[in-house]
Amino acid sequence: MSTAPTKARRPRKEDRLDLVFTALANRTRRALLARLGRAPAKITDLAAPYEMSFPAVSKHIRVLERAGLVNRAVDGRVHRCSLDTAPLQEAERWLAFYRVLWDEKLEALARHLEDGE
Amino acid sequence: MSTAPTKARRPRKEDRLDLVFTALANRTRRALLARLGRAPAKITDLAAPYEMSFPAVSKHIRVLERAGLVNRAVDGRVHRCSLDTAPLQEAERWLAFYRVLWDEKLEALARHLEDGE
DNA sequence: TGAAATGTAAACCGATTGGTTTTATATTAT
DNA sequence: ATAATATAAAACCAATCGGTTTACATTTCA
Repeated sequence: MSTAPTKARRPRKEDRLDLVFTALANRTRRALLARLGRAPAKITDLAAPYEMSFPAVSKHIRVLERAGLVNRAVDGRVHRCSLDTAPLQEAERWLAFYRVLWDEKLEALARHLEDGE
Repeated sequence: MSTAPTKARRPRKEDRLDLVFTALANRTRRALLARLGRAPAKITDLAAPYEMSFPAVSKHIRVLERAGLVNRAVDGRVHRCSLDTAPLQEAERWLAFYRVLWDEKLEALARHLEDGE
């Protein structure tokens, strides 16, 4: 064998959560998702409403792509982006699972405090 | 009037979402939340399981605090941290709202494509 | 009166983020 | 062939992140 294998590793669930929450942690990117929720769009159109430079928006889209939230279909010179909600579901499940769990804990605690002690 | 008023501005909803998603975008911080979900804890105990330095964990907790996810009660020299799930609900609502909306859109699109055209 | 415990603050570091401008590269239209 | 279009890539920048170490301030305990 020659040099380093550079195994194309699929990120673990934890890492994907990092990527998804990171992607969501920016207002511009959330707005891009909202825009893509209405319909797929090419990058020029996505960038048009913003005051920031085109490359800036292009980079935001790459962040969304890395998180698996956006797919890109290249057709000639135009790149058409579309939304993928699957990673959102994953994040949503994480949030819902823990939030509910914790809320139950907190309610139990509150009840316990009410009951005399 | 004297100098700059330094209005103590409550962050807009959008900004708070930034803070919450940013706070969630790190595995250590998610683990800290999980730990606090079991019971409130002082910072020493929170930091104990980690290999990283104490100040590092202390900083993570500050990030959680800034996002409103953790409250701190100082009693003498010990700082007792507890979980606040309210900002999580906000993030969860954001996710659920858009994800459902988008999924409906995508389903409608799929149906449309199936119907002949 | 110390010394130990519990934390923050500050200074530093390399990597990443979010932006810029400039340059390069295909692809399409004239 | 040339020009316009759609995009990436690269080089740069200041700010933030995630971590370190060292130093400091308080509070408790012996």
